[in-house]
Amino acid sequence: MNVRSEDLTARARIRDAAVARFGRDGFRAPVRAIAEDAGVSAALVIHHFGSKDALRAECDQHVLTVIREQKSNAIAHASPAETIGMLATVQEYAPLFAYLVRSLLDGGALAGHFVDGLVDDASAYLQAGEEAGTVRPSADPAGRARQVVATQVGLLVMAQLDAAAGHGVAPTESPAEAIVQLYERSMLAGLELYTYGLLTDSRYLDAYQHFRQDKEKP
Amino acid sequence: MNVRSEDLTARARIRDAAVARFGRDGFRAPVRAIAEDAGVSAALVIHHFGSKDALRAECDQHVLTVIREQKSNAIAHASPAETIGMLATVQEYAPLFAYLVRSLLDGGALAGHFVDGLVDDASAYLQAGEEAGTVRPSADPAGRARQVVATQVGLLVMAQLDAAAGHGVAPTESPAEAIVQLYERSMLAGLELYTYGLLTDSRYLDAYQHFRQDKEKP
DNA sequence: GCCACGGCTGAACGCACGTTTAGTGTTATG
DNA sequence: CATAACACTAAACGTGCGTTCAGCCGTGGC
Repeated sequence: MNVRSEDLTARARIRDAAVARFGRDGFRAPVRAIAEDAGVSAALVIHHFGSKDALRAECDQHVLTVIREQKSNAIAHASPAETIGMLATVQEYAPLFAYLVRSLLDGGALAGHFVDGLVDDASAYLQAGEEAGTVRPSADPAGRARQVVATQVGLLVMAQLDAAAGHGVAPTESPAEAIVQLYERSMLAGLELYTYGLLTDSRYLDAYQHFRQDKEKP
Repeated sequence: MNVRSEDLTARARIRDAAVARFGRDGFRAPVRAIAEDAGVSAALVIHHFGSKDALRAECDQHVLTVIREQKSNAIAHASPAETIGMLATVQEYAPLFAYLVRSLLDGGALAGHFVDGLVDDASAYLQAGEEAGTVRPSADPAGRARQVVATQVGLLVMAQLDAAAGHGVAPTESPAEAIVQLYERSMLAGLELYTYGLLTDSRYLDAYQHFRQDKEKP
């Protein structure tokens, strides 16, 4: 992504163009458009990858790999302040994220695995945090991990929505921008929520627990 | 939805079939399939609605209307226990939700408005809760509302994913079932999170607030 | 009885798009 | 120099699908 396009092989240029196009327009983007972006013919795309689906599979692989790398970088610096600081670098990888969101929305194979991976990671982090004393214990750790991941996923999707119909602050912002923006606009509230909670007492929680008990033994 | 299909006009039957199909297979579902579901010809679908897009617009309208009605029912009974109990009725409207999720995923016009509506509603509820003393005050009420809605959206999307690639508990569950299931599996953790928070202290929150300050005046 | 009309249909049209084909340089190999 | 191998292309093919066309019922009005 930080290499000039002329330096890349046609194959790589096509792959990058595909990631960008798919991320921006979704997977219905015509092969011909990707080809044009990469400065090649549509036939060459097929020649190199065999089919559009195969091209997409390779994009999946590529995106997953890069993001994994980036994530393992992130866990290296694990102090609160630095983890937060990492967000600034998100901007550079925004096209990858856009692609990822498309994949999520499309419900493709990548999406399922990726979300499962996120949930597993979240589980592990939360468990570690619990042991380190920074995270509260939970009656349902797996559910909590899903909950946390769901918020991430939801923010990504909402960012995509904002980008599609430009009813955000900036009219025709790029999907990439939208992701960064929405994160910035929700980060404070999110941390606040995770720090202090939302409710002042446990009435709702108690009510639900009673509801569950009644349901199991009526 | 609770009327037998023979009793409906062809127009309504087509609309219902379209909602169901679109919800299950996405908006790429062929008009011919919808027509077959409704027991009519493809040409009749166009005859009644003018185009596939117009049909979809009418589905949007229909779904939005029904869900709005249902939601205003829900706010009538506002005690914690009853609000929780309402969830049981979700099952009946699952096809509508499936359609809604598709719309979200597709990034259509409905999606944006719907999410905006959710955020507005959440804002209002949270504000009311705040005044009633059941909800904690926030430094960023709008951001918090988005955060809460993002979690809902994320859960819906994840449910859809689980339904698509049947790697859930039940192998080939319907999308509708998947939504209910995932909600059940995350409700306890969600309430716990909203009641007690996630973190044991405010280190992350403090770090972020410092980060923001540094960014504004470097 | 006849006519107009709206619900309804099967067949055909046309477009968008993935893929195939047949071929043209261009480069490495003997 | 001949030949094979490879990157690459323009044009054609085939298919899926939205939409249009031309016409068939069944019903209500005269």
